[in-house]
Amino acid sequence: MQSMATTLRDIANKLGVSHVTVSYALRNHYSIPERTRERVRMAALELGYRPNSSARSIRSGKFSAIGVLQAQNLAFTGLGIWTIAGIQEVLMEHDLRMVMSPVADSRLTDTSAMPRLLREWSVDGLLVFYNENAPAEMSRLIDQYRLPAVWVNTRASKDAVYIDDYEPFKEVTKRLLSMGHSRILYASSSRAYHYSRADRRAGYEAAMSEAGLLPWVLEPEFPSGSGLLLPQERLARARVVMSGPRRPTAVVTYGGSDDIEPFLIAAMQLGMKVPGDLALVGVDDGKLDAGGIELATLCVPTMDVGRNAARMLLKKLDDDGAETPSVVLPLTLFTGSTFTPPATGKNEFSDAFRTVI
Amino acid sequence: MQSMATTLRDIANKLGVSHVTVSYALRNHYSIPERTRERVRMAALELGYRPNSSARSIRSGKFSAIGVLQAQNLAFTGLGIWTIAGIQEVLMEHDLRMVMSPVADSRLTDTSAMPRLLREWSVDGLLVFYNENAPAEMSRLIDQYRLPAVWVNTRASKDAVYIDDYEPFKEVTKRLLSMGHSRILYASSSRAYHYSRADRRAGYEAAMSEAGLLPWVLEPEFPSGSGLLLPQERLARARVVMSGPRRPTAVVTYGGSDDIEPFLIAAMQLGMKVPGDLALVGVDDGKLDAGGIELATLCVPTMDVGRNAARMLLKKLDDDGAETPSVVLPLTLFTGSTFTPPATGKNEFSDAFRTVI
DNA sequence: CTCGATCACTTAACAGGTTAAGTAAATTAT
DNA sequence: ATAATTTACTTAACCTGTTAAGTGATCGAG
Repeated sequence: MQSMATTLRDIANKLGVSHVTVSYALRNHYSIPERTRERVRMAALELGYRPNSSARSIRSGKFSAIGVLQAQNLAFTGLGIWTIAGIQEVLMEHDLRMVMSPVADSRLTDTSAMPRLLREWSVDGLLVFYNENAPAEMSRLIDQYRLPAVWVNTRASKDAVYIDDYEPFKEVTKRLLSMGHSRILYASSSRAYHYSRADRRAGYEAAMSEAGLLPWVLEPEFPSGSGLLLPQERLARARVVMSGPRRPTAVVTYGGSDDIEPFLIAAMQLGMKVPGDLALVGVDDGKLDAGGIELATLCVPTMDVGRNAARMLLKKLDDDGAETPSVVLPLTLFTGSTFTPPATGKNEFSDAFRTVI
Repeated sequence: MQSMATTLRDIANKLGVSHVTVSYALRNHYSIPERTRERVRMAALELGYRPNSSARSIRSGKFSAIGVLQAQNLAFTGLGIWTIAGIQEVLMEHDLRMVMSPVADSRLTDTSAMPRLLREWSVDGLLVFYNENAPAEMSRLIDQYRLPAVWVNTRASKDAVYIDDYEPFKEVTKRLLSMGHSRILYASSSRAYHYSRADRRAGYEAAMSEAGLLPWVLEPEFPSGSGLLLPQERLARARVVMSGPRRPTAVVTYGGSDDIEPFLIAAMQLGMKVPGDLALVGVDDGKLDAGGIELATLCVPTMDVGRNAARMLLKKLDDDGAETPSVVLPLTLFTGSTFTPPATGKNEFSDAFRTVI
């Protein structure tokens, strides 16, 4: 198959010229007259010639490719396909290929498989998706092979692009407070192994504390349990909370539909109107909506993360791999229809309490 | 950067041997004694040597890479990231790299950009994600450059992996009918440019017709309008249907949450109980759930699509690009909690009608 | 009519690896 | 003790495309 691929020499033989002439002709070198160029082009087309980029790379010393290294399936990273799209957009502008790591379903905690990949990938630089806080070993490996790398969605003061979760969560909680809410619940049901889990909660808690309120947090226990609630468990949990005498007037969740919708459904099942009787805020890479009800959303600019990471890497490649200050992107609030004041105009004084299920 | 990359010669010079010795040593050739191998390995590690796969490719005539060509952003294909995961799984087993096309946000109807990609990519074969029915021009281009290719999610009798939508939709509708439903609504709100749009509806309609019932279809008009309903429009539409005197007892939708949840919300807002008063069936690559209510789902085996496509391509590469019969995968039904008989035990005779909003 | 320039090429060398063929020294067989 | 073999390498050639440095033929200028 590949052994019968057409080369410059094949075209040259067919036309009775040297392969160098063909090379120059295809690149419109001034020394080749238009007549010849045309003959060469025709022959190339006829023979289905594809230039061998390996041969090119070998001289230029560049691969014209960057690698995307996933530490786990992208569906679990909270960024995913739109980040890839952002990367692709930038790479397209610069005529670079994207090589993806062959990581499939499972979390690749086993860095022992990495060395081979890093060694044999033939890319000019790396974009590394890594969710944990301390990629020390990974970092060491990358350094060892002298590959310029940018961390995507990973906290680091240098060479990283990530999201600020703390401030937006603090801010949105403050805004709910200033609207008159006091019984604001923070809930999570996800297994996300990501620093955002701590930061989002901390942002919420800071706003509550500053307002003199006790935070009210619903979070599956980590890491003893599976860290993952089943759909029915999520709904049951929400129903318990929503049917109590002092139910929340607002719910802010760590995640998207999975986290926030149980509260919507529970509220409706209990005869509440949403929007109206309950404020809801979730997180997603787009505008959350539950069956047409547009939920207030802290939007993650996933595509921008990709774009920024790709641009940062290209800059590093130009600058011979010099360190770059990290880029931190904010979440932006889409108010939807569920960013509402508490139903009762009365702002009851803090009776929030803290629960962990 | 790249120009200072360590080569076999660098290692050879350092050790005072020829680069060939180093080459053999690193590949544990029998003629190199263990002592030397070890010295070479140490030096390689120390110098951060990475073998240049371009140089390898150039001799072997293989790139050890396959290309994934997206005609549009994967988020729009109805397959997406899990299909990629399936592909990665298989490629990892065979030690192949995956090169992705630099297609970002917009639909690439413009095939004029393709030739360059196809020519200069340096992959051994292609997996082509293409949603439309007639990839004639694309096909011609791929043929021209003699690249073995497998079509993903595209109908073709040869060299394709795709989903059978018609039969599962017919079957699920039949099952609803046999449970006593007669007012079964088929609804779509999506812009999906995909053959599945026609097939799913056709499967539904066939079952209805065979039962002597008029199909009842709610579908945004194509292609005159934007082909996309806003969230509020979806809910409003569902509310209109659900508040009519002869509301459906079951709703089957083309898509996932966006399509099906408006009916759940509308029903609840109108005081109906779900599950119980309304059967709901949607489509997704996993089990649909709306806030903890597990919706009946026709599950798309997206990861299997990826796995099958990758395996098919590998087989083609082995067989010198010979044609392979297509693989058709079925949707499987997860009944969840909304695959229920009509609330009234009474099976009213067909009064279904047909509407297009 | 000759000299220099221009044209349209060709030859040579190179990049980093793989593979085949060759070689000197050490070891074993007879 | 000498021939045959094994060991541990080296040299040469090759893969495909790029680039620099020729080269012979044609052309225009003086």
